Amino acid sequence: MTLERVAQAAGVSPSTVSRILNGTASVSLDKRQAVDDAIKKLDFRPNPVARGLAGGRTLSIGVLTQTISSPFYGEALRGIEDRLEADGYIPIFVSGHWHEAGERKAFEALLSRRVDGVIVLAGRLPNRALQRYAKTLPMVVVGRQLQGPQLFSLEFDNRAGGRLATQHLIECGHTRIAFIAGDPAHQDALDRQGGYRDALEAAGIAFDPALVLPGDFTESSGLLAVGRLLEGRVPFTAIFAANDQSAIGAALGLYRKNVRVPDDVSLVGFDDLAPAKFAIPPLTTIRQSVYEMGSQAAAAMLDLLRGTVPAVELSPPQLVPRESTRRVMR
Amino acid sequence: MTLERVAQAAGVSPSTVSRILNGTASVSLDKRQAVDDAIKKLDFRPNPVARGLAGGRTLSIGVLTQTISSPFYGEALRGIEDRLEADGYIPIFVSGHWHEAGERKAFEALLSRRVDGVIVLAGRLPNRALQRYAKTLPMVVVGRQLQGPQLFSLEFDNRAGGRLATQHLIECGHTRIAFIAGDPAHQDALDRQGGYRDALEAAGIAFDPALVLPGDFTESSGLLAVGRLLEGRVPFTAIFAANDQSAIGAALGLYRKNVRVPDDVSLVGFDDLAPAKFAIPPLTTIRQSVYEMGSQAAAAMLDLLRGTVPAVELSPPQLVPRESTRRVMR
DNA sequence: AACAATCTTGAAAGCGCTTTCAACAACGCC
DNA sequence: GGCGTTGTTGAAAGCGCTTTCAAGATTGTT
Repeated sequence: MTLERVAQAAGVSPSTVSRILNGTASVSLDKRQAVDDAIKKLDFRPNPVARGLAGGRTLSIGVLTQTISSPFYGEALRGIEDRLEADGYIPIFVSGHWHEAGERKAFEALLSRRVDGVIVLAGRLPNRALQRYAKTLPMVVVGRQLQGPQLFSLEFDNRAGGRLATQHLIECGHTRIAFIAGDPAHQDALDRQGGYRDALEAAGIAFDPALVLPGDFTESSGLLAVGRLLEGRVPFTAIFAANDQSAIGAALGLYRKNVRVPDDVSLVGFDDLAPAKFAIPPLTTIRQSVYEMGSQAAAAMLDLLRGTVPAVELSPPQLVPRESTRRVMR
Repeated sequence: MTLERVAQAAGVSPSTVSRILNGTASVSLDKRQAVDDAIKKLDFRPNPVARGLAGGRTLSIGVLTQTISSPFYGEALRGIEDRLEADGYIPIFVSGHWHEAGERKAFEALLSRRVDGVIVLAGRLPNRALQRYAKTLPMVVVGRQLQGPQLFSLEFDNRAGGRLATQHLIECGHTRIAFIAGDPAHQDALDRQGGYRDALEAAGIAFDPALVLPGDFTESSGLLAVGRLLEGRVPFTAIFAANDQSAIGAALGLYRKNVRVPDDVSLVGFDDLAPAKFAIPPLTTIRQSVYEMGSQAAAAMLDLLRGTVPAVELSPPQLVPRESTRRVMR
């Protein structure tokens, strides 16, 4: 079924059909009617490949992620998919596998597929490179501060989130609060740590570098961090982990050493991904709707494509109190 | 950069360049050399969109999943992506959102994108529909028993897996073993349950219907099932859950009622997804490499595309003993 | 040495759509 | 009524590639 056949059936020229399909020009009512009928009768759907070749638009948006299988990214991808689908676009997901070369390659693959735009989820690509790419096609990047004409960046207030988590612990009476850091290559990680320090300072609690442990957002790193913490002689009664995954690793580390959560140590995560809810005990965490992040990023892309300035914003971080934190008893 | 420019630069006709690119015909060594040089110098990469229009192939494979964000599917998608990438294909993921209409729509979207083939991960689409689609383009479906010329189905021995899990519990001395079922719409779920009954029977343990609880593969359903189990008066010392997610929900249910795992009750899951390793306690489970499942499905698709009969197979299920099961003490 | 069979190559015709370009019609104005 | 506008339409030229088709060039055969 081709556009030409539809044109024949409706007794008009192919150009007219195309115009109706795209709303590119005004068409008289009777022809429009005839064409609409023909389309319906013949069950015609335009071939996106041909459209892509002729019009230069493919109705597809590239999405650059790190690992498709991570719970964090999965949730974001779902948000993107849902929002894009509503406008007839389709996302094409590619993974950068956590290193620059992989990302660059993935990006090139998207480019060669002639996607209409790219959504970048964090990643290791230098800002410079992103800005260069943005000259070629519209781009929205989440989790970075970037400026540009065809470039929109979507940010979540990680710092406020970090503050929130730490404050909660402080309000529970904790003063010796450890922090398990995230991957330092991610601005998110740095911001969350910044929030941690903000809250400490605001409460007049001296910052103790011995209480911050390196990590990389994985469960293993949380496990490791707790091991190190327990071995060291620094006392602590609470842990704030830079994300849920490392918090869950930390929980396992505590369990292994018979340290009870929350009786002996309180634990707070970050992200509020699905597993947090079913952790043992259910994890107190900072909610950032990753799904929303995805759908907003998609919305911004759609705006960019339309030529309007995106006006989307993320909802602020929120504390989700569950059972891994408790007031200290003395 | 177009093929034509390359042809000019190399002093040959576009046809020749195309032939070299596709290996469609033999070309003399000197021209091949000249073209290769020109390609390198001009950094030419063929436009897949144009290729798709002209040749009818898009070098893209549709992947129909249920939820992109589920840990189970995420892992499989990664396997698919990795394998496909090696051959220059790109996967296009679409979600069916767990209902037939959604799947059908998603499938249509893939078709209209002119993908070269489709990989179907489980789903609710009736076999009949899948077989019809398979007449149009090559298809591999995982988790179903289907026959056809352009159709390949990849199966994992879920029944053996169920047997393995149950046997392990029996060897630990358990005789009152509850089963938390999976979504009955999935053959996987049924097979796992079949394995459970096989093992019971082989050990001469009477099957007690009161010990099997409905479930749907989610954490919540595991939680619910345990609640019901504990409320009922049927005694039990072990639980086999149809997948890790429901096992993790079950663990939370037990924790809430102060039933200790594995001291009071042993617990076994199925899948061995990442979270199982970091559950509290780490979950004994049946390993089925979902990643491998994805990559094998992709390999099968590549075979189909090549016109050869796929000869891929999945490795057998394996027990991964961790800390959620223990020998009963009497 | 003559002829058939096989290779290598380029010209040209699409693939299904979008988009100028120009023609023509209908409209409003002085 | 003549003229400039605006609106509606179709013809035709691509978009960048693949793929016949047929012509030469080369090889092998007897």
